Amino acid sequence: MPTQTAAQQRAQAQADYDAFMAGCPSRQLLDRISDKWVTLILAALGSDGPHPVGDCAGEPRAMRYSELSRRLAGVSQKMLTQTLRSLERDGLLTRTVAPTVPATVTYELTDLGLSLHHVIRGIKTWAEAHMDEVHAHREQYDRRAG
Amino acid sequence: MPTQTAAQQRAQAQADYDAFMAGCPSRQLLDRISDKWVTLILAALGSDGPHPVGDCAGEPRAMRYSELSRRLAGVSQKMLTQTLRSLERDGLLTRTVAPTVPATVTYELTDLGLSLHHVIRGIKTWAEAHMDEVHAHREQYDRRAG
DNA sequence: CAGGATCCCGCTAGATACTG
DNA sequence: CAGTATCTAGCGGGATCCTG
Repeated sequence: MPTQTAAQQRAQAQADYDAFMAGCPSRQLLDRISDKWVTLILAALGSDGPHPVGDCAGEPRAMRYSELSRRLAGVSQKMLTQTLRSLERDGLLTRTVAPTVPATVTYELTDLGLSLHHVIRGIKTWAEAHMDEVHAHREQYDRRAG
Repeated sequence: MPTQTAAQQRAQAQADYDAFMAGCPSRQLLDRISDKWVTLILAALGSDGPHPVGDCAGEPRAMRYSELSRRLAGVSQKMLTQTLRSLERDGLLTRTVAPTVPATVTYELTDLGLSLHHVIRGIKTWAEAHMDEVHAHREQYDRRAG
């Protein structure tokens, strides 16, 4: 099977690369905030909301599961739960269960999560400052060759 | 078909939400930098490289296609080309073709791209400062319930 | 050397139904 | 109310082959 050996060489190279990548802190964080729902949850709990419309600036507040699912209208329960779990695991937020009759669960950002939220605000700031410029470039590019 | 109407209600709600989301600058940018290769290309052209190992701090430099594909070891030609195109379209980098016999193409960040790169540096900074803390939380979390 | 075109697989997000 | 479990379809991305 001479056709395999060459492919295996490449596979090995990629494995090495991937191994390195796995250890890169920047990539790990990037993978984290790449997630659509991660950023939205962080934004919601950091209380600038996914909807700049209302734009309620204030302190981070605790929210209940159902509150979050209403706020992030598009999310499925599965993804919401899954994302919240992973954020809790990373120490970015806390999950508090109140032993009431119908269980009451609240989520709140930790200091770590709050600091990450600030980074995301930085992204938001850049976006609001430069995205229209990006759009202008796009239109120009598209006019030249559809 | 009464089973459809309820589903359609939900579909409409989501459509509205998606429409809103599509217009949100923050989300647009997030979608952009969410892309694994986008950030790596920006990092490579911003010359802090995907590999903090060498860690060559300096000015942004132009790179050739083949140079990039070597630098980002794991990328496929398809994704590299595709990503470069989209970045060019967004006005984040320039593509320059030198009419030599075997075509020579170089890519370089624009001012806009460079400023975005700085945002990404911010992410990197946070990552290097806090990712070990995140890992600590993970291990702790996993020990309590595998 | 730089990139276009195609095929195709894996993974993930979503829908649905059930539970403490 | 706040989840868990399962099943499935869609598509992002890789491999491969081909061109100017």
